[in-house]
Amino acid sequence: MTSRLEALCLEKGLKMTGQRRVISQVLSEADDHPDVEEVHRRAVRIDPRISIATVYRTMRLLEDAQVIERVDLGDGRARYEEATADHHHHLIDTRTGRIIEFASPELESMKERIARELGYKIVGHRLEIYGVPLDEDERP
Amino acid sequence: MTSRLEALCLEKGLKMTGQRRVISQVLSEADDHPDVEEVHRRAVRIDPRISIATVYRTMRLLEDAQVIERVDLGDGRARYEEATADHHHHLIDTRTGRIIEFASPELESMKERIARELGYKIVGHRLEIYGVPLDEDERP
DNA sequence: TCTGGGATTGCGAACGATTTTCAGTATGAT
DNA sequence: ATCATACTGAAAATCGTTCGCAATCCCAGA
Ligand SMILES: [Mn+2]
Ligand SMILES: [Mn+2]
Ligand SMILES: [Zn+2]
Ligand SMILES: [Zn+2]
Repeated sequence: MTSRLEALCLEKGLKMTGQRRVISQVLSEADDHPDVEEVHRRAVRIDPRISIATVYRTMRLLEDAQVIERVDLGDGRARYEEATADHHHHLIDTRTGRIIEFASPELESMKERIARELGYKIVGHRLEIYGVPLDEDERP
Repeated sequence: MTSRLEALCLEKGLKMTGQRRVISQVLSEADDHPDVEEVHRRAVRIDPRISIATVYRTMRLLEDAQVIERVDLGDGRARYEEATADHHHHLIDTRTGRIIEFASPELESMKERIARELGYKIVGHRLEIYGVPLDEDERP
């Protein structure tokens, strides 16, 4: 009954309200990258007395607490996903909007090397690929 | 007297107005990544009768004409640079805001390979690195 | 060189995402 | 159960950007 995110909130000493419980549940159950409106839509289905302002506030709270991560996919709004141990990036199908996750240790170390050569230590980075499906005959 | 961008606009058959001439000059002379407000500030210095709305419109026009490129550095506003033949990315110094450009053919081909393996053809991509200067003793 | 009409401009209003304000409400330590 | 305090809903404010509209400008054609 207690979602993973709810547990994390308690751990951080945050006051556990009904709306935070619901939003935590929604985010724990999500396996996609919902924006704030979508989180609100899903939350309202569980408890209609949740305002969009509270969703905005809670998303920021959880982001600051490093419990969720903001994903910027280029459309104007912020999307979110549960923070996981394994770092990854996104390939966005520009025809369908489908989001494919991928990770590449080689790419990460190449990026580290580039920063070091420029005299910098990485504190954050962002990488997204936008693409369309390959034609049948060019599949690897 | 005729800036590089002005020439490009004429080539594309765009009507050459006073404000477009000034904005083209500002962008041709810029060697950084100004946002719209900054372009407006510089344009007004040359000719005070240029409105911010016209700058917004002209930036979009030039972007659509592929004469300039939009750069999204994560702060809320759009930044721009002259479109060049050579593709590159940005490393942002989070302490000073300084922007360092870099290019990496290896990184580009690795990115192509990843997309192909996922069954996709790349139509666009974005990569930014945020970092802080290395300490003296960890310089390569 | 002069002219007509479509393209362009300046202004302010409208916009969409997000934040803030504020008065009322709920939480959790006591 | 009480109470201080943190949290909430609703609406207003903010920020970057776009739009509507009447006035103005550019330039192909005369
Ligand atoms: Mn993801
Ligand atoms: Mn650049
Ligand atoms: Zn990465
Ligand atoms: Zn690239």
